[in-house]
Amino acid sequence: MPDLWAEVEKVLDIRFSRALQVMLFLAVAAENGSGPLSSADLAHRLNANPSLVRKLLVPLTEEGLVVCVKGRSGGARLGRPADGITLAEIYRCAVGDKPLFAPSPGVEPVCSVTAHGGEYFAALTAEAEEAVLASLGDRTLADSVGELRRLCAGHAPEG
Amino acid sequence: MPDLWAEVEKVLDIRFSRALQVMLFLAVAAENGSGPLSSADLAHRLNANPSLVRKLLVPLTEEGLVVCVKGRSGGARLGRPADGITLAEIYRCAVGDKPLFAPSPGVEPVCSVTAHGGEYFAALTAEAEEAVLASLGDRTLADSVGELRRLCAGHAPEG
DNA sequence: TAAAAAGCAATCGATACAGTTGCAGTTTAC
DNA sequence: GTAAACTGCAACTGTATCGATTGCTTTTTA
Repeated sequence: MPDLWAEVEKVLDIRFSRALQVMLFLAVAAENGSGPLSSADLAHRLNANPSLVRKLLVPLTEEGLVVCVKGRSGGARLGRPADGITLAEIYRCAVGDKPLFAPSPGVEPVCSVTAHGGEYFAALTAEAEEAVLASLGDRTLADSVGELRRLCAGHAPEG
Repeated sequence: MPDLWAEVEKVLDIRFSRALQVMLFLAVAAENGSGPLSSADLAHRLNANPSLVRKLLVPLTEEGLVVCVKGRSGGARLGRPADGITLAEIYRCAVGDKPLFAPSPGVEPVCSVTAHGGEYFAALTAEAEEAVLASLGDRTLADSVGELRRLCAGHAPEG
């Protein structure tokens, strides 16, 4: 048990964060023209287990965002150029069908207000989710790599 | 144990949904000019436990969205007119400081891309969250009550 | 003064997610 | 042809968080 991260964040849903990290690593690998990254490679970079990484990769592969090649010297690479992949797509893969807001169990319609509460809440959720996807859709994976490089340069201590 | 909701939803975070329902009940109560609703009243409408409702009410009270009066014939009422309360405020109360996306535990900065990953992800999260709040901020509680009434009328079977 | 309400702490239970292990299948390097 | 290195997958464990309940104290008013 590594206490590297003794102050580990609470266990919430970190799948999006992880998926994004994986995609960023694959993006820079694609830039560098290196071959596919094995799950062991990625796991090392993420400080995680290779099998866990492979599980993370499943939905991304299903959606065509990454391509996994089996066998010796296999691994994962981007399924498309990094400037054609938006963060919204990565988000969708990572969280699946899980809605942004969960509805409470249906109460019996006791009055005019509760009668269509579920319907209304679903519409509300859909709209908020669209707003999130629009926000994430503005950025491509290539944008993110560039942004991170700029952050790095900005904070570089040497003149 | 009521198996009314035998098909109970998975346990996700339904606090926003619950809080919104409570506020809707309080809004119609305010419209009707009736006195404060007791936690037992609300619990009955929500098919829940009075104590659970009181816990739900805590953050809403702290933020001034509802006012709770103690003692006999006490209860909860809106702290402000319904057209001055947005769904964004209710959301903030319900979920507290919990960020929309959770960051993964910090990995050591092994390359230029991971170095500021946490920073970048936090910015991403903040922007998405703002989008959600903007979406929810468009609607007031009064709007919601009106919308639900319209849904009801629209579905009315009689000509 | 007793009833009725909020407030609060402790606790139980369920679920979803994080992570691990182990092995079967596949492909390539040699 | 075979062994190494990889993915794919299933079963499993652990645990934090949230849903929900119980029981008590405090407050107010009828």
